[in-house]
Amino acid sequence: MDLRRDVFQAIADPTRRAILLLLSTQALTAGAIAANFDSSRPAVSKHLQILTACELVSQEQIGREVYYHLQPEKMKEVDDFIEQFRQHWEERFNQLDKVLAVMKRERGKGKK
Amino acid sequence: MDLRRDVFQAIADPTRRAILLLLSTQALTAGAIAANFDSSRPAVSKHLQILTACELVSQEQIGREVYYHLQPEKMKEVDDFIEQFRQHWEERFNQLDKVLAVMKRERGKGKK
DNA sequence: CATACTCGAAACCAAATGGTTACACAAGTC
DNA sequence: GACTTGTGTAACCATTTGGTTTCGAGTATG
Repeated sequence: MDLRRDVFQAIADPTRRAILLLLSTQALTAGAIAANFDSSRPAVSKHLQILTACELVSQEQIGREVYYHLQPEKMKEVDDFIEQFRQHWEERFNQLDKVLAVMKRERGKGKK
Repeated sequence: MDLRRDVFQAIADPTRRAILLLLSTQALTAGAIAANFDSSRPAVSKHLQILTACELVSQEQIGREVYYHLQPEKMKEVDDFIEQFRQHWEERFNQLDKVLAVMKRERGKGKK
């Protein structure tokens, strides 16, 4: 595995997104996480490796168990990206508002 | 090509993210987009195909040219996902604020 | 009509991805 | 010390991905 530490690549996989959501409420061990999925434990372990590599998740060893913690701050990288588009879709909303306002006026005229 | 219409998959590729940013200011033809990248035109064409399939981009044929338009609303799907984490990182900020506030108080006491 | 241009589609290829089974290793438990 | 348990790692495999070159279809332009 290449261990590409790219957040966008990391969240591209639906299983990894599910893991992140799982960890958003509580830290869990690798085994506990794997129990929530159909795929084998090593498969989940690999996903955790990828998530750890890109720092979306951190490890904490307690005895022989390894707890995985979510690092939500890292998600800001994605947020920064879509932020560049948020204004655009808000603009469109505003344009739609204008159109609706015009339609309303027109309808009002029609009624008269 | 599988034509998977998954927005997360679509923005996983850096070239595709660059294309989306390019189109955020203006609609462009396939050739004009390809001119901005090192890879060949067909490669870019494939990326556009993927972006079109998941509706991040729309096509408009004018004569023999095809203009690609950004559809920023589709990015909301990603926004909805990270929204679930935004509260978490904001929580952490608040906790940090509390810690800093306590430290400030403690320091004030020390001065006395 | 012939020619040039823009572009998508097909065929093909190397590399990356996601999965499995098998194994190794440290930490508790008897 | 022997045994079980929780994990990570290695080796391997099928599929997907991103790229290329080649071809064909449609649209101006002479």
